[in-house]
Amino acid sequence: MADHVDLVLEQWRARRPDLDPSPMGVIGRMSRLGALFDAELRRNFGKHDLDRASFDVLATLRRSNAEHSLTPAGLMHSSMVTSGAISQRLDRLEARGLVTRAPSETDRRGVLVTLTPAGLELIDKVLPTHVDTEAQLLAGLSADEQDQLAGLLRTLLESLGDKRD
Amino acid sequence: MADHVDLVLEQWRARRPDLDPSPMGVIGRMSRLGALFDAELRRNFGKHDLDRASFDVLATLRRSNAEHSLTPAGLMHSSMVTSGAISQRLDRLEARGLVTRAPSETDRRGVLVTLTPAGLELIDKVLPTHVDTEAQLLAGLSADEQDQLAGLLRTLLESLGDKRD
DNA sequence: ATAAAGTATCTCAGTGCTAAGAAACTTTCA
DNA sequence: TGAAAGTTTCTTAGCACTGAGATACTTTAT
Repeated sequence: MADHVDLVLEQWRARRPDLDPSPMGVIGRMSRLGALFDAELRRNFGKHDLDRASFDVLATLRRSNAEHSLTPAGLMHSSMVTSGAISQRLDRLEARGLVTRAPSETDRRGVLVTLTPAGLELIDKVLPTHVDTEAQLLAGLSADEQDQLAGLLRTLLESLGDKRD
Repeated sequence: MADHVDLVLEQWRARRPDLDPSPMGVIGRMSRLGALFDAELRRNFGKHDLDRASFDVLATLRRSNAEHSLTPAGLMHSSMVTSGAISQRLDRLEARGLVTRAPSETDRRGVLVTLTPAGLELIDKVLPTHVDTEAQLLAGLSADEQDQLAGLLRTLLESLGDKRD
């Protein structure tokens, strides 16, 4: 049993036997899986006239609270992209009538982004197909293995300072 | 013990109790780790006047064979980007004198990309710092846990059809 | 031998991101 | 209170990628 990364590791051991390439066994595989996941998830988004960025915003609003609203800063933290990227994502979503921007009532610098009925309808339609696609992508692992994997990834995230907020 | 994704999962269970969000526990964490890894690796590349794309090409050539040469198609398969991206990466690397492009001797459509001495020197200088950075990023897991993680990721890659070539 | 299909590489317009910085507002603290 | 520091959002230039398609060559099939 060997995947592409096993070949890469072998090559490194042959060319640079002085280096221990084993970290690549983890990070290289995660990067490769990330690309494969992304391609498959994008295929599903495309069916619904969405892209990863728009889905990300709509889904974050959908789960955030009963009003489906959040500030751009909140969206930014959740998405791990810059404030400029969020501004542009919101421009696109607003133009499509999927979210609204309203001035914050407590901070005059602030903005409150809210899902419109059309935005809510769209994300609620796409969500089940999205979770389903993800489940398919993980189907090569048993439920136990998936839990194990999630646990290791959580440990790693915590060690890197990933917090609940 | 809880990371950001645990919060996300809780939110989904509250807003959409009809969906089983557990696949997100794996895929969401991988995506988040990918972003964190990327940022840290980029920081290291930056110290050596490199970016991820250039490092990727130079490293692939470095490990491929004793001549440090490969076709654009070979680089493309290894990198999981389109042919257009490879062309542009090679343009940049060629302009910096780190690789050369020569016509293939067996196929007149083909091109052979080779590391120049300057390219070899640069990648050999950066490589140890790169592996070191990766090792640091994984330091939150024991050696055993890292092996376990690599194994689960390999199983997943194989289930998705990732091959040795 | 020739046509059709396939492969290798490149070009380029469009896209979404980052980084830097501007503008408006709020908080801190001397 | 007033100045400085911090926060929130937006703007924009520059960058690397994708997707579509062009070009040139090779392989396959008739």
